[in-house]
Amino acid sequence: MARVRKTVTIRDVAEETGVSLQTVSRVINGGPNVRPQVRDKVQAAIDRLGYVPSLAAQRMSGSRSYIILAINDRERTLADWRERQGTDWVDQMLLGGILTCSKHGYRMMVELVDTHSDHVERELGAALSALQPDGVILTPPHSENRLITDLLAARGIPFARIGSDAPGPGIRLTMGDAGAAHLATSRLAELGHRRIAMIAGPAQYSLSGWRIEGWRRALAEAGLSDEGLLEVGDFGYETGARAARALLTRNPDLTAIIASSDQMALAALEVARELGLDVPRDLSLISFDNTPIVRFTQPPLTAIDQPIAETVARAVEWLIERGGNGEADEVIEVAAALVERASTAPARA
Amino acid sequence: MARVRKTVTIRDVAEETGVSLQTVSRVINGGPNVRPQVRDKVQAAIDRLGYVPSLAAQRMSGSRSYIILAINDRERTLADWRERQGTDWVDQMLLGGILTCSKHGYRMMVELVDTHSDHVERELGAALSALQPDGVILTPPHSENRLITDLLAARGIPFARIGSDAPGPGIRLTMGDAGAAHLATSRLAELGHRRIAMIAGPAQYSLSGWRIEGWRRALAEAGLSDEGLLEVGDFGYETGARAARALLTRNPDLTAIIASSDQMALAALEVARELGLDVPRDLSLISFDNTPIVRFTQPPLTAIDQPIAETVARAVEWLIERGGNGEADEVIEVAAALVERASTAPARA
DNA sequence: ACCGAACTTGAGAGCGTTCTCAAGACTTGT
DNA sequence: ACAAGTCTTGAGAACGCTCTCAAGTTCGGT
Repeated sequence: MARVRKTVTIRDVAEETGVSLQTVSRVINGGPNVRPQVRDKVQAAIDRLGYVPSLAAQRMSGSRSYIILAINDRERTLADWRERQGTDWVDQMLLGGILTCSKHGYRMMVELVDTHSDHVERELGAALSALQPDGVILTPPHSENRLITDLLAARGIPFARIGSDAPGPGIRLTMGDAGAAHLATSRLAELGHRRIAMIAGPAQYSLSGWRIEGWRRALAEAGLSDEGLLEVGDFGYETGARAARALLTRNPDLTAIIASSDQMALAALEVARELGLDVPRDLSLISFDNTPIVRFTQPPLTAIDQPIAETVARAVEWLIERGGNGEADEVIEVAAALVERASTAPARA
Repeated sequence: MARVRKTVTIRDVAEETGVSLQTVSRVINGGPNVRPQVRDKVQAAIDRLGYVPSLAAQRMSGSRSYIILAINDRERTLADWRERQGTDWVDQMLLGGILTCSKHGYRMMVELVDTHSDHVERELGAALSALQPDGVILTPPHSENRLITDLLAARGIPFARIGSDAPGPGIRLTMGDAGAAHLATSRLAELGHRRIAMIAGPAQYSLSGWRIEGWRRALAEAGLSDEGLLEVGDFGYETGARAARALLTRNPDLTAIIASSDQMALAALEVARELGLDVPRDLSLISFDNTPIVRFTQPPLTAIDQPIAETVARAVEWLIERGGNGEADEVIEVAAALVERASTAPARA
C-alpha cells in the first residue's frame, strides 16, 4: 500500500513529527539526551513512514560506513572456483560475516585481491578509498602480508588477521591449528599407529607451520619419529596426490596420514585406492577443514573441523565493538574439533 | 611510500591540475567533451595521487550507487550452512557476481531475506533504502515472489529473476531446466532404462515443474510410462532419502533415478547402498547441480551442471548495461550440460 | 571573414546525513 | 529564590561528488 515513489529521508520524519533533523538523527543512532516522549513520537513516525537511513549519506557525513570488508585471495578463490573444487572456505566465511554484520546493522563486502602482484597496494587501496570500510578482515595468506597490514595501519582502519599470530598491528584470530594437529596425531597414536605422516600446506601460511609443530610434538610425546613423514602441498588436489604418492611409496610401513586440507585428503584417498590400500584398514586418514565433501566420500573422512564461520563472526564482532579504540595486541583463539568418521581405525597388526 | 593520511578527493586532483571539479569528474566517468590533452593531464594526476572516487559520495550526488544486490533465501541458506550441506549455490552465485561486477567497477552485496515471513517487504525495503542498489538479483524462490517483484517495480529498481519465467516485470534468466531434464532422461532411455524415476524439488519452485515436464516429455518420446515414478523433496538430504526409499520399495523394476539436487542424489546413493543395490550396476543415478561433492562420491555422480555463476554473471551484465532503460520483457536462457561420470550405466538385463 | 553550431570548461546548487556549537529549559544545592 | 550546572533541542556547516546551466572557444560553411 504505502507505495514509496520518492525516497523517505530524515527530513520527512522531522517534518512529520515537528522536530529538527538533529533530533531525528539522535533517535536513529540511539543518542543520549532525548526525552522519552519525543523519542517515542519520532520512532513512531520512522516506523510509519518506513524510513531507513541511507548508508551513503551516513558515510558522507563523516561517521561510520557500516561496511566490513573481507579480503580474499583472488588467485586461489578463482582456481577453486574454476575447477569446482569447493570454495567452501569462502562460503563459510561469508555467512559467518554476513550474519554477524546484519545483527549489528552492518554489511559485509567481499573483495578479491591478488597476493602475488605488485598491485596489492593499489588494488587494496582502491577498495579502501571507494568503500571506506569501518573494518577489514584479512584471511590467509593476506593476513601475513606486511604490505597489506602496513597499509591498513597507515590508514587507521581497524582490521583482523585470521590465521596469523605474527606480531604487528591488528587483532589476530587463530583456529587452534597446533592443538588440532596435536589432537589428530595423538588420536592416531592412541589407535596404535607408529608411522603417521603429514601432508602440510605451503610454508607461506603460518598455519602450515603450526600444524607441523602440533604433529611433531604429538609424535615426540608418543616416542615416534617424524623422519621421512612430511610432505608439502598447496592445499589443492594435484599436489595432495603427489605428496600422498611420495609418502606411500617411500614408507611401506606408513599406516596413517594427516592432510592439511580436504582436497589433499581426497587426493590421498584416491591414491591409496590406486595403490590397492583400503582405508581405513590399511591406512587411516584425517583431513583439515571438514567441508561438506568429506561426509560423502567412501569412507567418510575423519576431519578437523575448522570453525571458520565462527572465527569470522568473532572478527566482525571485535571490529564493530572495539575496532575504534586504539591498539589491539590481542589474539583470539577459536577451538577446532576432531570429527571422527570412518576413515580412521586401529593400525593394522 | 605515499603514506595517505588524509583522503584524496576530487578537489585535490582539481587543484593539482588547475582545472575545475567538474572536469575531473568528467575524466573519471569517461564523459565526452574533454580535450585529450586535458584528459591526459588529469588522468596523470589521478594516478599520481592515487585518487579513487568515494562510492558514498557518488551515490549521494544522485547518480548510480555502483552496487548490485543479490537476494538469497535466508532460511535455506542458513539451513544449508548450519548442517554444512554445502551452500555451493551461494558460492557460485557470489563469485559469478563479484567477478562481473568488479569488471564494470561495481560491487556486489548479498542480502539474506526470509521468504516465509510477512516481513519480506519490510526487510527488503530496508535493504533497498539503505543501499539504494542499481540493480537486484533475485534467486528462487524469491524470484517468483510477487510481493518482492512488485516492490522492486514500484521503486523503479531494475532486477533480474533467476529461475523464473513467470511474466511480470524484470528480466528473467533460466538455466534450461526442462531441456536438461529431457537430456538426462533421454540419455538414460538410450542406455536401455525403461523405468526412470524423478525426485523433484518443491512445487513452489518453477524449475521443479520444468524439470518434471522435461522428464515426462522424454519418457513419452521413448514410449515409457511415468506412473509411480515421481516423488517430491525439498532439495535436502532427508527428504531425498525418503523419496528414494519410497521409489525403490514401490518399484522393484526401477533402474534409474534423476534427482533434482546433489543432496537428494547423495541420499539416493546412500539408500541404494542400504538396500544392497549397486550403483551403477543395479541403479543409474543422475543429479542436478554438479557441486564439487559429486566428483568425490563412490561412484562419482553423473550430473546436470547448472551454470549458476554464468547465469548470475549474465544477470549482472544486463543490469549494469541495460538495467536503466525501461521495460525488460526478456528471457535469457543459459544452457546446462550433462556431465557423465560413473553413476550411469546400461540398464541391467 | 562572418555566423551559427558544436565543443569545452566552470560555477553553484543539491544529495541525506552527522558534527559542532550555541541557546533555551529544567534541576539542584544552598 | 538564585547561581551554576545538566538536559534537551536546533541551526548551520560540512562530507565528496555529479547535475544543470551558462559562458567561453573553436570550427565548418559560405
